[in-house]
Parts: sequence; structure tokens; C-alpha cells
Amino acid sequence: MPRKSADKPPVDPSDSKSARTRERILDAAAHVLSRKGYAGTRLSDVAEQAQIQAPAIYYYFSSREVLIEEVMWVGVARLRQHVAEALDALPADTDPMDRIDTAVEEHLRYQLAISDFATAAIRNAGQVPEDLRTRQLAEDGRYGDIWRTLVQDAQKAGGLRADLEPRVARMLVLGALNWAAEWWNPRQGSLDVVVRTAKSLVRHGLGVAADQELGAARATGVSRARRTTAAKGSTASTHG
Amino acid sequence: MPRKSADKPPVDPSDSKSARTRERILDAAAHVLSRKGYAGTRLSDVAEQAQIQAPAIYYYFSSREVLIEEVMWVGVARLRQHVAEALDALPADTDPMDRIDTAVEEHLRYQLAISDFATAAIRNAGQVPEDLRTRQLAEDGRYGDIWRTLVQDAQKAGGLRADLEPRVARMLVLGALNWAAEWWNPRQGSLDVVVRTAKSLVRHGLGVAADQELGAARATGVSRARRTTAAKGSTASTHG
DNA sequence: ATTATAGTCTAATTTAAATTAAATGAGGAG
DNA sequence: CTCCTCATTTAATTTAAATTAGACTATAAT
Repeated sequence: MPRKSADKPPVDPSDSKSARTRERILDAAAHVLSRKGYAGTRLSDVAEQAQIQAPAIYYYFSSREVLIEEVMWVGVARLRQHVAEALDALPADTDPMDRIDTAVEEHLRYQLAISDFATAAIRNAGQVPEDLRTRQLAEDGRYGDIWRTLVQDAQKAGGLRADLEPRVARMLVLGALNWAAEWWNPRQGSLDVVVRTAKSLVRHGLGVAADQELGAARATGVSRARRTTAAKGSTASTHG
Repeated sequence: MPRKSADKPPVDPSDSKSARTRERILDAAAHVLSRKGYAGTRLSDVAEQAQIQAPAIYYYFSSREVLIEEVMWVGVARLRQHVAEALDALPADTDPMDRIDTAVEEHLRYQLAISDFATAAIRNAGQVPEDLRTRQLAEDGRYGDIWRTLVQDAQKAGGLRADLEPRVARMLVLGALNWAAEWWNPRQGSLDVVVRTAKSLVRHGLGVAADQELGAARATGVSRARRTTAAKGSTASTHG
């Protein structure tokens, strides 16, 4: 057993060589996990990717399972944070459907361009062992809450078509986004096209047509202010 | 090595006790594969599920990999056949968007209610080894072709919104459907609700609003005949 | 210059799973 | 009844990977 308590950076000026190695291992694990799946993730592959020998991993993580669990946790946590920040940056009176637009865009951008972690967490949600899964569900739930709120707000504002079961619609949308990591590849089409198409698909898939919406929104007293400008603002604030 | 060539049913009155055992192993493998992933699928688990001892598997399949490959192949092949049959059963002049409706419904019903195979094939597409993946891609492609055609036809008929990249839109829709297996559970909501919501989401997500469509369809000379009745007909013909 | 400590390595050890070998039961053909 | 073939079992064998033990190296404080 290593001297310091594993699973935590030891002394930690939080970016010491040690901290960077730990991060390198975590990155490597995310890389492997996202491609090979839970059972297929070998410490030897992680080590190779991180340019160390396999036993060195144990200096930082007490077991394979602990390492994988941290990867998955970090995956959803960072994704949630990324999307949450983008939403928080929107003006308070942003139209609910524009907020959904923003979430769609940021989820896709983070998942596809930035992070193996998100992909690892998403792809393996279904095949990790029971206990890990249970703990993971808590974090997953937090991200789910964001979307639940987004959809709920749209519904309250009368912007959600009435024939949609909100929970089902939300999961279908998240599925479309999550699955993108399975087929998208930077070499065969720009991320912008994916984002643009996804936003349009979701907006029209969920939303009532403009004329109907007018009535509903007025009825519930929710304003349609900042309709188009808000979405642009979000993108600019996080990617400009 | 077994006497008969493995990987094929031996003598085969095609439902002999032997044939049934083989099918039982295949079912078991689909069950395990869909839950544990490629690397996590142990022959001992498959054997337990099939109520035999692990080495018995080798009487029917020459290796673990061959067994898994057949499961995945069968998964997509049967899904494709199921959807294709439903589409073929539609009247020839069915509106393209109604055909998509039908495909959405049948894909979901087959995947969620009928078959571990589809789930196994879908979930593991990304994590099987290179060679198996390559062969699998061929079969996946055949199913993809069906959807490519569906979307293309909708586009030709002027029923597809212009701001959608057809390929991206198609993959997003398939993602929404494929992912459903990750979250849907018969105990927490009826399949009918999922199907209904998905159909609505997809139709409105892809389609132009009715008034615009009229013009476009007329322009390309495609009739809107059998608009609503067709979708009902499809459901009835395969599930009624 | 010496030594303590963090960080890493090489060389076991252990364990789990696939695969193979060889033996056994069950049912039909002679 | 006895033999043959199919189907399946139990008992090796092999291999791959996680984990552990113990040694080595660099750095920096004394």
C-alpha cells in the first residue's frame, strides 16, 4: 500500500508534478474507458496511454475500480458544470426554448469536442457493476435535474407540445445527444453543422408552432422576450 | 474440436433439440452481452443463463468471439427485417413522413419489447474489436440504408425542413431511438407512451409545418395521399 | 555530502476465464 | 442387447490481467 492515502492527491500544491501525473492517468483512463468499455479497460492500456508502468497507477488510485469510478464521476460532473455555466450566463428572462437550445449546444460541444470523460461516463452507464452504478446514479441525477427543469419551464411557458410526455421527450432528446459520440467524427462533417441541426431538430421536435405558442404564453403570463438574441448570446459567451 | 463444423447447426431439422439448445445459447449470449458489454461477457454467465455448462457452448460455436459476432449480426439483421417488413406492408403511395413514423414505431417496439439482440448489437457497436467491427459495419450499413432512403424520400417530397443536414438529422433520430433501451423500463411507463412521444418528436423535429409542406410537395409533384390513415394502418398491420 | 521521501520501476503472486481433453449418458439402428 | 453417434459433463491446461512486494532514483532539505 502507498504511504499517503490513495484516491486523493498527496500533499498537493494542486499542480505539482505529482498532481499532473495523476491527471494524466485520469485522462488516459477516460480515453480507454470511452473506447473499450468498463470490462475492457485494462490498467496496462491506461498505463501505456499515460506513459508509465501499470503499477504506478496504484500510487494514485487504490484500485482499478476506484480509478474508473472517478473517471465516470468526473465525466458527468464536468459536463453538468459546463452546461450549467452556459445556462447561468444567459439573461434571466431568456425564453425557455432558447435555454434548451443552449443546453443542446453546450452538451454537444463538450461531449464531442472537449471531453473523453463525458463519453466514458455516458457509454458505460449501463455496464458498470451494481455498487458503482448506484453511486453514479446520484451524480447522473443532478445532471438530469437540469434537463428536467429546462423541459418543465418550457412546459409551464406553454412552449411544449401537448402530445409529448415530458419525461419521455427529455430522455429522447438526451439520447439523440448522447448517441452523437457514437457516430460523429471530426473528419466527416463540422461540429457546427451537428449543433445547428440538433438545435433545429429539438426546437421543432419539442416546441409548439409559433402561432399556438403566442396564445399559450400569454395565457400563463410568461413573456417571450429575448427570443432569438439569447441563444446567440450563450454561444458567444462560452465559445467566442 | 467438435465433429460437425461448428458455427452452423449440425444436421438440422431446424428445430431439433439440438437446434433449440443452440438458440437458447444465442438468447443467453444476447442477454448477457446487452447488459455486460463485449469484454464483460463471460461464457460462464452465458452458460448459466442457458442452463448448461460453459464448455458445451463450444459444441455449437467455435469460440467466444464467433458467438458474440453472431449475436450482434442477428441483432441488427432481425431489427432491419422487422422494420423493413412493416414498411413493405404500407400502401405504395404512403406519405414519406408517415413511413418515417412507422419506422420509428417499429424500431422502438422491436428494440424495447422484443429483443435483447437489438440492444446487444446497438450497445456494443462501439467496443468490439476491430475485425468484428468491420464485418458488423456491413450489416449496420444495410439498416442505415433503410433510414437513409426514408429521409431522402421525405426530402425529395419537400417534407424535410431545409435547415437540417439530412445525415446528421437521421443519426440524431436513430440515437434518440437507440438510447431508449438505456432508460426505458416497462415498469415506469407504457411503451405506447414512448412510441407516441417519439413519433411526435420526430415528425415535428424533421418535418416542415403543414402549410409550407403543401407548397413544396406540390412543387415536386408528390402527393400527400394517405397522410394519416397510413400510419394507423402500419401499426394495425403489425401489432393489431 | 547525506539522507529522507515521493515517485516509479521490475519481478513476483494470484485469480479469473477461455479453451481443450477426455469421460459419460442417452437414444436409436442393427 | 450392443454399439455408435450426439450432446453434454467434469477435470485439466493456458493465458491474461490485477494486484502486491520490494528495489531503485531523483530531488531537496539538512
